[in-house]
Amino acid sequence: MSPEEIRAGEAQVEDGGSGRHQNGTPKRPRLEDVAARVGLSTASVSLVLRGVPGPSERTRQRVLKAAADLGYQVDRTASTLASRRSRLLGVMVDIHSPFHAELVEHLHTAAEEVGYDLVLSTLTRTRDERTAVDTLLAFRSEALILLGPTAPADALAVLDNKAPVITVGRRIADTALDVVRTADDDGVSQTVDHLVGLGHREIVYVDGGKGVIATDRRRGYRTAMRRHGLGDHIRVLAGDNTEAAGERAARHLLDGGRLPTAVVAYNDQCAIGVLAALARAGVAVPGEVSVAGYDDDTLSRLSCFNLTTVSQSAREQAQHAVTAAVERLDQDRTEPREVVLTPRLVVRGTTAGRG
Amino acid sequence: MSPEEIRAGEAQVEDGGSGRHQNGTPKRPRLEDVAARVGLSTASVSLVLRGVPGPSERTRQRVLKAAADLGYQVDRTASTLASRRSRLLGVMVDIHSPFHAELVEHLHTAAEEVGYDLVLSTLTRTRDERTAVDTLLAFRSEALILLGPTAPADALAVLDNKAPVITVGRRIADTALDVVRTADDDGVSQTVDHLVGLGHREIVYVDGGKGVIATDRRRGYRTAMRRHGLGDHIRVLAGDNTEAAGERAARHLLDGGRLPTAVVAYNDQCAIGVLAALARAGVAVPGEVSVAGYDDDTLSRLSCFNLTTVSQSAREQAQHAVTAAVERLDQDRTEPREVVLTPRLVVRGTTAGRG
DNA sequence: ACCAGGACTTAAAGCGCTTTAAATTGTCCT
DNA sequence: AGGACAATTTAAAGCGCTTTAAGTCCTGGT
Repeated sequence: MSPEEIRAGEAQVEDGGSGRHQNGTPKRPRLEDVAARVGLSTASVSLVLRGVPGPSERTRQRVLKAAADLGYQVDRTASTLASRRSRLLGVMVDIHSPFHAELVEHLHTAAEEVGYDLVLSTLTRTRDERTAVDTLLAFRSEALILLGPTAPADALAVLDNKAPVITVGRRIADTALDVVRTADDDGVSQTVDHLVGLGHREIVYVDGGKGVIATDRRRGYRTAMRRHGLGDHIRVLAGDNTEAAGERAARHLLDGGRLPTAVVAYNDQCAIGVLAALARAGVAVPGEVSVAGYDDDTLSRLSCFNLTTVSQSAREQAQHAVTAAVERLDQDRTEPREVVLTPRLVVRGTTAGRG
Repeated sequence: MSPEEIRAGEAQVEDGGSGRHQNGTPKRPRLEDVAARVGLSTASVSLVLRGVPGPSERTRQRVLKAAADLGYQVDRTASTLASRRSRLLGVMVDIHSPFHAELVEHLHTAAEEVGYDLVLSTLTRTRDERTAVDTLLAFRSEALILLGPTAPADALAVLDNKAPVITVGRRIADTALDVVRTADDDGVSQTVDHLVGLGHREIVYVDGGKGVIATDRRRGYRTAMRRHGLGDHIRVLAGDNTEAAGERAARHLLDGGRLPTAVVAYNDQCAIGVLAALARAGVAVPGEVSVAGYDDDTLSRLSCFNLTTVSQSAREQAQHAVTAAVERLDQDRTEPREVVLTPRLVVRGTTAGRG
């Protein structure tokens, strides 16, 4: 490929010098360069480029043309500084979570609709919540949308002092923060209802550990069982959010001799562990045992699992989170708000009636 | 929780007014506030906070203390503008890809080591590469690290004119760009070698479509088969990067009557589709048929799949990408560089000898 | 005493943009 | 022709920081 081809679509830069930095990267055009090109002030150019009414149609056209010719692109850092607004929502995500991925996707579209941009900061093994949030703040995020934060409530409250915090997917008791989440207990309840409706009575629950979410889901199981008069059948096996935990729990059941007719797991990963262990033991699902998970992970949808699970409606949660942020920022709401969405049971192939 | 508790650890702001914006968020302290508190100039404070040698030990301590008391945090946006350096590497990722997630994780640590920060911009269904890259540029990223970009080579070349572009995971012929990738053909070759070593001869390949990567992997299969004198057994089934494609391919084989003894799939997802279809048909893996994938996805590691696959060494790729960027930015390298890493076969439970 | 030189510190000039108040131009009446 | 008023355009003052040149203050040497 010739140099000419590489430059295709590129505009020539018109300045005295080479227009390049030492490292060979061309100096990016500034508002001033565009202004000079059309013989106007930077103020006018700024107005046109931001779509502010005022400039005449003729000016508008000329500026737009010049900007395009020069390949001008606004410098966010400068405009943030000047306007005292970044119009940026900081989002903390766990980049390994498929559910967060979905949330981010919807956050993007929701934010765009209200004229905000997103800046992402991710958690990794070596990057804790503190670091992630600091980065967000360093970029001058106007609000912080935290996906499933594990920080204690008071730490989040302190943070809220720097910028409105919107917590997504986790319950926080007695807080002044905005919270968007689904009713985890309700989700598990729905699952139990579904199973009972299919004729199941011996329904075991594989627990998710000691987090807030795990507590809620466990409660949902207990409550639903009692409601159906199955209090005596309540049985909670220790577990956590991993596939390994599911396997362990299932093996425990298998070793115990008599299998329940249904297993409800804390989340999809855990449920998949259960599934794997049962499969290895030659137990038919859902023929002999029904299995259900929680989260509607990408995993659960794979046709090879086809897991009955509970969907957390990422789209709505994202939308509510952005709305909450905007209300805080542009409509000076100061009262905290908690949005609790109803999760939706997704019945797939791992649950069936007692034939 | 009382208001006092919420404020725990928070410093009182000392300015004339309320120190709060209309929306109730406190005004963030500036360098000037810190300076005023210790009776120094902003210049000195700036020096201390950046760890530049010069200020006396006593000054250093006092500034640090004051900054901590005030909860001062540097405003990136302002320092970028002032220093004309953002020390930011822009990274374009597909947030749904587990492999990208891993790359990002390692990019973070690699960047941190050389004093750079990352800004992520993600691809979604409604957010194309162009948009993602523009965002990166708007933040003034000094270099662009693009993970598996699909844009044509010339578009990337144009982009390289604005900031050094480092492409990760994809081959680009005859380019002036930096490229970091693994030898995809080699990876598949290794898989074939492994299978042949186990005694397999009828090895089918499920294709990945028409991308550059797919082409390379397919070639790897063909080459390896010929090398082993198995040219007559070469058989490529249409497919793509989805589980569904794997299932289709497997069903095709099942319908065809005679099964091969091994199936190599374009990637892990596709391989899992194959696995699922075989399982449903009651074909034992690896007893009757061996299956291998590519990518060493999180999926493939799940013990319920335990898939033999090829690892792309995310860590090294990330490290090389950052190094390439830094060389361009700080050591004015101008010659393009291509780093081709050797992928590593990860033998798990889905491949076995012909018993 | 006096000054060179080192150790600190700081004034001031931006960075690239937004924004406000003021200036300029054009239009339409009387 | 003169002026009022609306439509455009722009000068200039920052935003919060970095950076460079220029101080200021001590030392110690002579």
